[in-house]
Amino acid sequence: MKAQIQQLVSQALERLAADGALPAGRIPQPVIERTRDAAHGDFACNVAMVLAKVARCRPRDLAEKVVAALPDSRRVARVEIAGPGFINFFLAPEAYRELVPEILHQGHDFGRSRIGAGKRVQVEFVSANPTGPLHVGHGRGAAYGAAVADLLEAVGFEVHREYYVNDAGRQMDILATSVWLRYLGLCGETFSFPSNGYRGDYVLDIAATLHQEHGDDYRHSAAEVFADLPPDETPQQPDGDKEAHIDALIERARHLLGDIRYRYVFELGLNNILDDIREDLEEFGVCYEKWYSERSLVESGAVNKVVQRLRDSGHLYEKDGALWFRSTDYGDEKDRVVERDNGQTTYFASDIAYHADKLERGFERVIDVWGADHHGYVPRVKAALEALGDDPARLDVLLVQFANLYRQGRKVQMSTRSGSFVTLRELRQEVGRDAARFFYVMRKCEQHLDFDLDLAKSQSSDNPVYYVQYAHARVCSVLKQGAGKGFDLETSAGATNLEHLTEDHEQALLRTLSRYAEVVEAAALKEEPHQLTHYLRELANDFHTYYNAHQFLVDDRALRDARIKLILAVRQVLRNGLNLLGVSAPESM
RNA sequence: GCCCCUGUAGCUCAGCUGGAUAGAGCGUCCGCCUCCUAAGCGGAAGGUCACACGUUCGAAUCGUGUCAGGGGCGCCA
Repeated sequence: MKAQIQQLVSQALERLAADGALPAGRIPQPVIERTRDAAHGDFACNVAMVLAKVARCRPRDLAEKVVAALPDSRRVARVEIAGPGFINFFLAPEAYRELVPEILHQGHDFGRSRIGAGKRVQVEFVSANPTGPLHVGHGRGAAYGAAVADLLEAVGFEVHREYYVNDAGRQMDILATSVWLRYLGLCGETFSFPSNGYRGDYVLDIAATLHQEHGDDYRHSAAEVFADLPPDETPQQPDGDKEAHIDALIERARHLLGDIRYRYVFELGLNNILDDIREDLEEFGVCYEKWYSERSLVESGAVNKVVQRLRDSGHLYEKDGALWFRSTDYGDEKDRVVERDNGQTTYFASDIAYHADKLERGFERVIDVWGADHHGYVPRVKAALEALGDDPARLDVLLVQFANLYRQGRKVQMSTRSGSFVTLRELRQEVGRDAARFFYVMRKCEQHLDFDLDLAKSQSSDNPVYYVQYAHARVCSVLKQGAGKGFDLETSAGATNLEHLTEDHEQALLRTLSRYAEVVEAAALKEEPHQLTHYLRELANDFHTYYNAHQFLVDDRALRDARIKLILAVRQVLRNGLNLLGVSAPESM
């Protein structure tokens, strides 16, 4: 509808240009916006003020000319000039009414568009290290990334969702070693667990599986395992080096177990945790087209190849036995290591290879959803892409701020160290999937999120999720009631009877419904799902107000038909919107 | 020290590529079920848009600076 107004104004401007009232040449695309105040009509255009200068004409005078040049449209009831030179459009009631059959006809597809048609975009999100279960911080990235992906898909992009699995590298070795040590504990060995090891219960569970299935097969004596190791760093031994200690333990594990057995423990840990993450996300309604393994990148030689490319193009140099990438050439604040002095490529090297691969796969746009703590990482990845001759502008990194949980007005303390962190699974169990998905995307991603657990659980209008879902359930309930009363609820086809929708509440509802497609488009293109949550609340509010003010199941058949069609349209839009956010639309509550 | 984010009603936040009188929810106060779910609705009070300059027809929005809060800065991932 907005686009139609825009076209009318464009035509008027062309006419004026042809008549010489406007300088020929570049005529800007006029900006049409929704009015804030109904007294200003439905849409407003500020083009007269914008062009007043080049037209050498006062804004209001120019507005007169534009209005005079506007082609007729049956959708526009009247046009007014107001304020400093706004051109206000008042739509004909029928322009809104036509929306109802359109919504009912298009159903699930209503609000979708083809703006992104033909463009492929990749969205990588969550990508948490498989060294433990997802926590509430990952949850926000999951809900946000999934919503952005679904929104982009809704406006026509071909979306590819991906989870990058950091299954190579030192952290995974630490996990494997932690599992093995816990296993030794279960075998009856006694020793002090390394301070840098993973001490979560899930490690113990995996160790128990190993013990159950293989008994003492993987057992070595603690004395043998800990012989001649550099001392750990503990409160009792502040002089120790926890990094050196754990690295030595990893080496010892490899040595004592041998490649095959070590690999077995490693895989057991990885697979257990990855399966858990997959299941967790699936239950959260988050699915991927691909789980991309870092190890596959290392093993296929892609990492070495990309390092070689950088070396050949003169972007690398050696210092202190390590290989450095001169990222400062591209605006990074310092150079970065791609290969450590022990010959191992760094996580960063894998990441370069991964991002180069993304661009090679031909995505027009590549979106990374990262935790805000990674923001320092952005310049170096972009630098690497530029050094490789790719266009870094194709990569868009969206940084998601952390989420803080609140219970009874108090911040819930979370820390990995104390082991008291809240997992995503625990959160879902406490507040439910719908509330979690909705709450996570209520704020824009760069905003710190205060997640009120009590509110998310409350079954009242204070809780925006229940409020919106309740509107949906209420429509369903009305229909059930109608059937119970023996009303004929088969609605008429097309725009029949819709002229009976004359109440202010009905007009307001139609107006809100007409905004839906615009909201979806804006939320998608700006990567701001929170716009949709706000919209859904407004729509639900309009509906609840209408519900309280008017009876739908009236005796007048034509009026009843019109009202039922309207609330069916409301239900459809609520459903479509909730669906894009991964929130269910219950039939009853 | 450097970098990123944020400062709008008592609280939590919207405010679209600058636009008309600054918006919601919660909380507070006052009302509304003989009626399709009161898990709902209506009304009232509540603001120096952190502060100062600048850009222009016009600034909460853009620019610069100041102040305040949060986060990040490793041959870790």
